[in-house]
Amino acid sequence: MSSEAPPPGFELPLRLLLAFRTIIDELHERIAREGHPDLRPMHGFVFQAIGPHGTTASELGRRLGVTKQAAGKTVDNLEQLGYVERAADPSDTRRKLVRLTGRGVDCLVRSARIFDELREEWAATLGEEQLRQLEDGLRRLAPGDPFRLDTPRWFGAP
Amino acid sequence: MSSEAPPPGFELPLRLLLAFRTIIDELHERIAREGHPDLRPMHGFVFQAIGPHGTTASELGRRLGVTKQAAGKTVDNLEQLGYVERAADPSDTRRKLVRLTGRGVDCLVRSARIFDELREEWAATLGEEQLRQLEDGLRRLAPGDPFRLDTPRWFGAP
DNA sequence: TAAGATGGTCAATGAAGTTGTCTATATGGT
DNA sequence: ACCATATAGACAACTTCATTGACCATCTTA
Repeated sequence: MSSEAPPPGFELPLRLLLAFRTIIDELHERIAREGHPDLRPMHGFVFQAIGPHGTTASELGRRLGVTKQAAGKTVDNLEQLGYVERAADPSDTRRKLVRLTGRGVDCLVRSARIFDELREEWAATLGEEQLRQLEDGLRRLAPGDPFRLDTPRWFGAP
Repeated sequence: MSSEAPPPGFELPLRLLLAFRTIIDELHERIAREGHPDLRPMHGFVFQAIGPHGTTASELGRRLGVTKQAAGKTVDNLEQLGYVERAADPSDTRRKLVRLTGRGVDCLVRSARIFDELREEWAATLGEEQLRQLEDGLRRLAPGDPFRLDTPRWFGAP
């Protein structure tokens, strides 16, 4: 019957952020131990934006909400770290396809597994039923595609 | 009873971030209409780190997880926007107290009210009971102080 | 085939953080 | 009381990452 006074409105957003941060920190701690110590929170978004079939720097910039020049520099970095590679596109010689390397794919596979493991641990903490209700509530509060790839830029936005 | 397969593990963190972002974007849209169009998501954390009694640039840097120089520049910006002011500290002439101005306090008051309004709207969407369960689940998943003031730095961290 | 749109790169700029250095002032041990 | 040490704040140089602007090569289309 909710006879208690509701908590202040600012608690929910802070808890949402804290929970997200807790999960992402745990992911990166584990994936670092599995051979990927150079990855940063935003790299997962970049990998997703590149996608399994590869893309171009310009398109990547559009997906991430940055200029093509900024996207090109990000690709330069990830290329140096060995996560992506550039290849010529025979069907359009202007384009250079950016694709995940084997190391990049390995990283995505490990991330997916670790996320599933983490979800099992949350299910063990909350119970599967309450975890599903939590996910369900979030879907109703924030519907739509959860992949908002311009997020890295968003937080520090001017 | 949960006969469906569970969603992939990466959905929950993305939904957490999307929900947080949705709320913060809505807050800033409303507070901009109420006379504070220059505020950015990270400013709320800075205001909280300054606190009601004021603080110094060095202490602010420690709370935000940045150097005192960076904190000093942030204070410069907020001072120009009229949200904070510097005052001498009689008990320690080295220190310069950074305090919220009337405009800064106005901003905090409006934020708190808007957050409460937003929570009422979520309660209308989910029902008060399910919203409380969601908040409760988050408290169990991510316990501790929700004010992690080094968050602005965290996301883009190297 | 010529005009416009698009992809990639180079260069200059700006914002925000860092390290390093400096002076002034507190503080605490002898 | 004194001196060594720690701290506050400011200034400067550098790094990083994004931006805008310009440029050329290439694709698309009227």
